Amino acid sequence: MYQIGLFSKINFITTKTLRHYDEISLLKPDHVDYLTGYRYYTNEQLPRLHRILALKQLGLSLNEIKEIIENPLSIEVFLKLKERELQEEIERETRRLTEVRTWINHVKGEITMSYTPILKELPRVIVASMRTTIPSYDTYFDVVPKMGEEMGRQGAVIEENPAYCFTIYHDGEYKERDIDVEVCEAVQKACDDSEMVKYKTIEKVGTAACVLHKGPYKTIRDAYGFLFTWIKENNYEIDGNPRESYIDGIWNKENENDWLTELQVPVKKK
Amino acid sequence: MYQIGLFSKINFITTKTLRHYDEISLLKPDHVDYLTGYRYYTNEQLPRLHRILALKQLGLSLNEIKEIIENPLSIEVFLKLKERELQEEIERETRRLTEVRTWINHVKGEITMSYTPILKELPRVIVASMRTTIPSYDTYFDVVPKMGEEMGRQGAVIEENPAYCFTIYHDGEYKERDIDVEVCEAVQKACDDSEMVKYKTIEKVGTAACVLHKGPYKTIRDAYGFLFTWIKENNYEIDGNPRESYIDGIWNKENENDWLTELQVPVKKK
DNA sequence: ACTTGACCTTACCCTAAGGGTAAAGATTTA
DNA sequence: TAAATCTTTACCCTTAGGGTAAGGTCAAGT
Repeated sequence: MYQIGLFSKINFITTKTLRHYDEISLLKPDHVDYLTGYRYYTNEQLPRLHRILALKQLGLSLNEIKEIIENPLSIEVFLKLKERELQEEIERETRRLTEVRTWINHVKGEITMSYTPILKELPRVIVASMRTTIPSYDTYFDVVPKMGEEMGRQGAVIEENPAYCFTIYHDGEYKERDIDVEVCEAVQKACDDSEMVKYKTIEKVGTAACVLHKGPYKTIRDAYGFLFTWIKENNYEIDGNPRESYIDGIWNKENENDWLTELQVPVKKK
Repeated sequence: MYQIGLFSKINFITTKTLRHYDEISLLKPDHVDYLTGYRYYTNEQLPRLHRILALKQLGLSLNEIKEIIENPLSIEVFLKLKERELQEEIERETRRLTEVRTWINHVKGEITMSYTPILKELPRVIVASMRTTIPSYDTYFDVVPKMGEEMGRQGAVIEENPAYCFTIYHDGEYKERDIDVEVCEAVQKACDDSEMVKYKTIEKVGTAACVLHKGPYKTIRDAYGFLFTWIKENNYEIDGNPRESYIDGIWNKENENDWLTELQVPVKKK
């Protein structure tokens, strides 16, 4: 017959823990004095407590442990589940470790890292699309207004919640001239195609590595360079054509230092 | 100027999260309508939010992220810290995975696993110790009473909070006869040594693998077998002499099926 | 018998990062 | 003008206990 303090010393756990286990009916004292409320434990509790502690070391939750003890046949299910969880967790953490080390390398040189890559999903979207080859980057914004006019004639309604206007680069490599681009603008529903502007659904991309570029387009190559390096260093591989999403630009910000563009590169784990 | 819902859609995070970040001053809206309380966000918030999301992907806490943003120079410290944390976490989880797989193998055959090994620390303790060679296990309990008498003569006070009575097996291998054992009993303080009973401090053991054995001593070899196998399978190695701690026995339980003994084997990671 | 100190009780608040819900107010659309 | 959608604050919930306070209990010493 031990009081709670002694029983806790024997087992190297706190009284708080024992009270908690009592409360959730995981381990009840042998008997509770009905006058004083004192909890009394005996050696009879030891096997059950040992089992609890052993299962806890495996990382199972107290609820899972309770179910296992109540229904010992279920243990295999829970263990298999835990095995999968642990595998996934280890993989996640390993990947994170790689990412952290990349960051450490990058911040070592400069004071701060200029770009901060994040992974996200790109949703399925219906777009008006105009694929064309432009002679050089300078002429890019010449073709956009024409596309807008054509869409107006077709009766397209631009999606605004949220707006998503971007270009897809179809060249596998970096090119300075004769660039194969596809200008896309999210719309609420597809209209009839014309020679110039066609409508289609772009499927969602499970994972894309993205950076936000602030400033004029002429420095955007730095962002690309950074992002491609990052992808390689973190054991991803490119899994689709890069996109450039236009957030702020000439249409709403005068100062080109305020422009915002997001680069999105579909990737998958190597 | 986006309302919270639209801004949340743009960034694929919930409004709840945005409100939370507002509350903890991690990301304040561009401006809040002072009449309606509506939060309004602009593209100006995007770079900061991107940074937050990127750092969150590394597993940093919101508090850490806040400190990093407020004091960019501190980032290297936090990253180094996180690197260590991740390494340790991965090691822990890997070890757990091994343990879980051992369990899966063990429960596959039998309905339940008869023994449940746990790891724990064995504390530093002052003991009365009698080292002797006994011809066989049967004669073990003959020598114990003599030790008790001698301790009484020496004025030793047995520690009861908690009591800890155990034997240490000094043979490196399993033996049936002429066993080199050391009988130990925790005492409150050391007395003068006699020929038979000596006093000493046993240092703490950082990690010991332990199982609880219920029943008579003649079946205790099963427990040893199980425990040694478990130690090997989980990449530990034995790092000290095994102990047998007596919890319930002939002195307080008539039925030998109720006896309780804990086996404790000091181990270290391989 | 009384006091002291050690031990025990319940009750309440706290953790991290939001999720869920309800009641009420704001804005937009029909 | 009414309905539908959006937003607000406020409250409770999640894990596995930790910390503290106010008050009751117990054994030892005086």
